[in-house]
Amino acid sequence: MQEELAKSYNPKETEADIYSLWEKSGAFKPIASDVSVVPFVICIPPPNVTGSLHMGHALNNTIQDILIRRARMKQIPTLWIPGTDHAGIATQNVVEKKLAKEGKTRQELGREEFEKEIWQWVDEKGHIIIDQLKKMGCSCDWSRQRFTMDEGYTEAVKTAFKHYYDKGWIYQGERVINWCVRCQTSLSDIEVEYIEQPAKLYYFKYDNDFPISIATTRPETKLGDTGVAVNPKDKRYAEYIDKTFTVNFAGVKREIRVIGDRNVDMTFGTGAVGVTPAHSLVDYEMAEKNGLDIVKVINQYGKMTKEAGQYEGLKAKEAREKIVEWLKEENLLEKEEDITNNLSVCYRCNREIEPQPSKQWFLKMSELIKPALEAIKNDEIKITPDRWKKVYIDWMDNIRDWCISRQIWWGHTIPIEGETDVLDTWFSSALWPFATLGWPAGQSPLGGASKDVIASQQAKQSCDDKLNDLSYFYPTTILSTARDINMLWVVRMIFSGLELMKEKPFSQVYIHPTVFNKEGKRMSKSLGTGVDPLLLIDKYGADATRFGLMYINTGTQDLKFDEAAILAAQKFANKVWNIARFTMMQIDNMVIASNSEAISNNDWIAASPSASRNDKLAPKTEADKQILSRLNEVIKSTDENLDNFRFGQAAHDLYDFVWHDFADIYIEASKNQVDTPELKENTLYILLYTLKTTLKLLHPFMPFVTEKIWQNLKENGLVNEEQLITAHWPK
RNA sequence: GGGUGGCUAGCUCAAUGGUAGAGCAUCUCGUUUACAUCGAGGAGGUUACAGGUUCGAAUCCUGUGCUACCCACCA
Repeated sequence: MQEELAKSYNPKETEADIYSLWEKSGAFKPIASDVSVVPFVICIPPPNVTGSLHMGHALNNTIQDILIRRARMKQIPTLWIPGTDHAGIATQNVVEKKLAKEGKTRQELGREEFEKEIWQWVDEKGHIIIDQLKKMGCSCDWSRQRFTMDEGYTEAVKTAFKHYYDKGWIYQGERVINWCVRCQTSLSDIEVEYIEQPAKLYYFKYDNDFPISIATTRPETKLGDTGVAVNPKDKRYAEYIDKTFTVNFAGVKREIRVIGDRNVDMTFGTGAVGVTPAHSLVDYEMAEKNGLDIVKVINQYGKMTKEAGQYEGLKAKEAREKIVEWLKEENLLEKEEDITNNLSVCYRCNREIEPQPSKQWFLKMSELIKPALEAIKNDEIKITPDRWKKVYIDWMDNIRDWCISRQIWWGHTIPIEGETDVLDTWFSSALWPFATLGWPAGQSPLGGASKDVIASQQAKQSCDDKLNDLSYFYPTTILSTARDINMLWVVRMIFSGLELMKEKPFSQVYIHPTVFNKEGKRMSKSLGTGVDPLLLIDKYGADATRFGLMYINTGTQDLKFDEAAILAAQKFANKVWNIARFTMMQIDNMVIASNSEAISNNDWIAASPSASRNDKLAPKTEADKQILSRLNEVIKSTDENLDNFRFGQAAHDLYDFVWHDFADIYIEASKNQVDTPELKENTLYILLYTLKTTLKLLHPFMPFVTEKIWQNLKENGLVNEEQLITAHWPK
């Protein structure tokens, strides 16, 4: 006798139970029944350990879970490796904020205590994001979960560093770098962001005897000028090039040489640039070329140095005001102009960057980037959508050496004697696709043996100890990521993999759309423009959240998030539920009505459609023919769409098929057919077959409701396969 | 300054050079026991603009406008 299905689908009563059913059954672990089969592998982009789930995560992890679940149902050995990133500056900032609330600073605690404090924080809060991924339904192999600062990973980082060092690609140098005054650390070029904002452009001369006027938004830095650059073609200034003047600017005496530089824009300002080698990356390069002195007038705390004379000790902005006052008093200020300026800020704390000369570690890029560039150019690593290929190539063509040292306390300490600096977080993230699989230990045939790959007896005999994660699962299959970390992360994984593994880390990069809010603005917690996916899951269910996101994910265009899509998906989940309910009620009626032993056993109906059962699938009416033909079409289109990352199209096709072809047309027709004795059995069979196939196709998108229905079918003897998550994908 | 997208129904978005569609919203009708989280039907469009190619253009080409983002950082 059948258990009655509730009238509508209730996600809250379902999701946790279904998830633990999967976990307990070991369904998330790869099954390598035949190790000659190429596995399907995705490394999760590791969320920051401090993180909590946002819409970008929700979108990207739904995408990955769909690909993973489909591959698993195709019976391919499938692995999704999860983990978190220690996220150097971000995590340090979070814990510092927490300390600040307690009235403490990290300096008071000291480095060792502070690190302990962070580890404690990671232990307490690090699982939050992982739990949230589970709520989404992500079918990661949690037994392989990694952290970019766990023991093995630290080994990987050291090995990589040593490798580069031995190659002579790591060097230390005094350079002008991007310095965050708040975080008290250097940043790489791509960790600097720019904010457009109104600024004042001041036109003035250093003193009355200097022949050229300059223009600047930062008069306080002009205390450190040692040159003035003009365009060599500029007739106004040609006569001064290579001449040196002694100026007395706001009480500070300097030698200023006029230099010619083609990059100077003759139309901007006065066409002459005061060169401040110590506090501008561009000026530093000009100074190096021309042998100008480097004078540091602002220190690492953003305050004026002794070199700033009477302004010593003032904050840069205070000094700016005083200098403008002085210029006015001396009648040197010619003009103030309102302009829009790009202010450079730290990507972690949004505070103004203060370029500084500083001793840092760099990784030489010229050799490393070559094979990576080749791999992108010849499509060995394919990028989808392909318009990003050009962006990658342009960036790689113009790459600069990577500043890999950071002056923070949370991270991998640079392995060299006496070093207190740590490595850029992205140095360790760059190793993710192979470090997670056991590198460097996995390089030895016996090391890192993968104990929990569920291997068949036969496979065990044939490959035995040689089976290890690194050799079997590397290279991975697809990397799915947001576009804002293309350069920070993806390119660096590519050159790291090609150098250290001698093989690309993945064959496909899928760059998913960015989720904006309905106004087209970036979703941001601090701006209050975000939508919390956990609230959506709470309100509509995980399946609805997933399906709704995919329904509006056209694959190429950024999407403006509309909650209506999630609502529609919730109704859709309920529709699927009720299709199942209808089908089961019909079968139940038949069983009750029938005396046939075969039918009451349900044997005939439980079997998977196979050659021997094809007679049951013989379409007898126009409606029968139509639904089976449409079903075959949607099987085909779902596969094609997913092969090409067309998640939105796949969702639309499934939605239309289920709602209109299956429910509106076939189920309505079936109501008459089951009342016709000679059609009854056949109709029920087609109903059940269509339902089972539909559940399989929908499972990657809506894993919970489909599995729940499957379990109900199983209890009633209507399916053979234990779990939908591992059932055979339809062909 | 260089680059990449986008502009289609009230809103969010689809559409392989061949009758412009969906969801939500709206209107009419329906107490059909799978689902009212439903069903049947309607209305809603000079596809940003201007040219061009074509038998035929939302789609291809040229240009313009608006908009978003990326790279460079301009002092």
